[in-house]
Amino acid sequence: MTSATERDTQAVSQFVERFGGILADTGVPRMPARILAALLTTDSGRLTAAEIADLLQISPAAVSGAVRYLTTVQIVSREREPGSRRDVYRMRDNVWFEATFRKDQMLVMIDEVLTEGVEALGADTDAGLRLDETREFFRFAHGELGSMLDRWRVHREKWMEERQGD
Amino acid sequence: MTSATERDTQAVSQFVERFGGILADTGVPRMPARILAALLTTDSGRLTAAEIADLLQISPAAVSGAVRYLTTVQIVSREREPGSRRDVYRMRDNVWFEATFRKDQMLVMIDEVLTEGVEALGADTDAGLRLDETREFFRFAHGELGSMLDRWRVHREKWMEERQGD
DNA sequence: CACTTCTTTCACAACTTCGTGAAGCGAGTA
DNA sequence: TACTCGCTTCACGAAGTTGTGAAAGAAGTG
Repeated sequence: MTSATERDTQAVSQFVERFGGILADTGVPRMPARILAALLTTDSGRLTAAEIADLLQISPAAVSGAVRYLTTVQIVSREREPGSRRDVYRMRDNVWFEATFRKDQMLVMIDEVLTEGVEALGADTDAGLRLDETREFFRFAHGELGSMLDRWRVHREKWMEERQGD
Repeated sequence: MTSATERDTQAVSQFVERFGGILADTGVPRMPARILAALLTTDSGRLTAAEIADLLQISPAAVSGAVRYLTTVQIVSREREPGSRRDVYRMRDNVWFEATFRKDQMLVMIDEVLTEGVEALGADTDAGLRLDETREFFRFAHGELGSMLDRWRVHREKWMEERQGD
């Protein structure tokens, strides 16, 4: 029997796999994607390594590798209760913004290589112009993404208030 | 000897490989990425299949597969001169915007699966709230990207005028 | 200083992805 | 209808990923 407050484990697991799968399609490695989806479904936003291994039916080694990925890209942070040997992983705030839009390093590289390209082709050629325009687009996008984070914060605030009101 | 107007083939090729490599790192399959980079360096924005094969040193089969990818994601269009048997591929306008930000279909799927998740967890739980907020973020992002295209068009116009002025 | 508990590292196997060569196919000529 | 030219399809081999089990490592505890 499942009480009213008890979670429908079946349905939650299905959500984890589906959403993890979509994330994987967008380029996130499989295991990190599944772990992220699993963290999303917790009330606390935290899971121990053992819980992750159990939920997703994967080996401790797989957990280890996947959380290393997630921590290096700063999507989850590792914590440990004093006096415990268990690692606890927590979703950081703004994960979605970070994960979907923080491509800073990539944009720098794109800018550099396009600059080389403009020089190689000559700024006065049609091809050179196209590259220059491409570079300008990425610079524009870079700026837009920066201001978008602020707009999201405002939007989120309003949304939370309205949701409260319901 | 290379005349002033002749292209530095070496440098252009290096650019193609570097930029193609960066694109590949962002998730675009290798061959399509290289072809895209090669098209960028042409004055006309057009290349025949044979030219692509020659420039990139790949087999006709590889060209075939890669351009199929590029046409299905609508980044290049295929054309054919009347009375010729050669296919010509042309970069479509706004490729960068399309390629980097048009994730419409993906956003629809994310919205759907997150809606399922909210139901599975219960909108009144902490986890349900997190999923709801996540869904709201993607909806917000979707709207932002739509208006961003307009802003880019305006920005591009201004930029072109200034560039002219130099 | 052993013992327990949990995490990480490592070599390997399974699975995918990707580009090639060869053959096939379609469309325009003679 | 036979010929040619160019694109596409297909099976295969090479290369790269990814998750596993086993063993080592690290950090509390008695």
